[in-house]
Amino acid sequence: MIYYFCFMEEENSCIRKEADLNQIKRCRQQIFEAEEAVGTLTDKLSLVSNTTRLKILYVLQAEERLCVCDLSDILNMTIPAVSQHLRKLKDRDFVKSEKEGQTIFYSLRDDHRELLTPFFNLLNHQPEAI
Amino acid sequence: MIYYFCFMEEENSCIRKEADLNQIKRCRQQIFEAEEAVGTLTDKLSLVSNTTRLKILYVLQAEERLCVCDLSDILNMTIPAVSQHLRKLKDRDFVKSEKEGQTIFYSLRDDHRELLTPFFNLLNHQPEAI
DNA sequence: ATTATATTTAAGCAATTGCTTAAATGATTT
DNA sequence: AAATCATTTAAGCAATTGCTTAAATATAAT
Repeated sequence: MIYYFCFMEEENSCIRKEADLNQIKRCRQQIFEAEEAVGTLTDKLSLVSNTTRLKILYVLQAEERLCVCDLSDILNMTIPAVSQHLRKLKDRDFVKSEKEGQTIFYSLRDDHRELLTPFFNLLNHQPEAI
Repeated sequence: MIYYFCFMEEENSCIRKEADLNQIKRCRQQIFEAEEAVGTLTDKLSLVSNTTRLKILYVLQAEERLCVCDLSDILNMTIPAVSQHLRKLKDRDFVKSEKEGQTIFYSLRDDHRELLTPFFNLLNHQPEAI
């Protein structure tokens, strides 16, 4: 039995004759360099791109701090549902929590203000511009 | 048999005695007013929060226009996979397409430049700041 | 006309998401 | 100590997402 070990020429499934190979190379390089940044950015955006979580961030920005059951009333959602969203936001450093008796107050962290502020501005001042 | 028809007082599953009812009312109002804007914003963010789609937008911003098979090579992905992402981006007016022979070139639309530019700037100039 | 090329569309499937309900934890009141 | 309150955790499930492969479409080349 014979085994052939060989490296197939990476077949670019679809290269047009007119394709600008330099352009493709340049783009690949750009993607390569931005790879990590793209990952961390989309990771954060996917947190914010949920209506419930964006609402949570939005009211927290206006109110300094709110507890889980406040948010549950405000959003008209189940306590566990809200709690699970808050956990994600906390895990990614969007919010922090402080315990006071049996109540846990959540508030915005500064970490992602730069990313969030434009969104808040849109929601506050020019909702039609979105 | 007696049926009682009554409107239950909407039981706020969890209102602390110390809860600031005005605060909750205020927040509800804010959410109510921003409801639609939150929806359209998260709709767009959820498009951008996918690594493949953000990469597509990112290279299109730099390259004026690229065809499906260029992108397939650049991203090292299947043609149909890329095509399906492009469809979503086109449906939401992020990109436009122009046919030239059998080749279809995609390019950025201006519609969402305001939303996208900050992201491009981050990826270009300060990837560590994300 | 037949074949090749560029792309889209569709079906199928695994992974992820976001809720629900129920149970667990931990602090406060009675 | 027992009951109550605020919250988290966990299991389960339906809906969505993003890929894959195969087939369809439409233009260009032989």
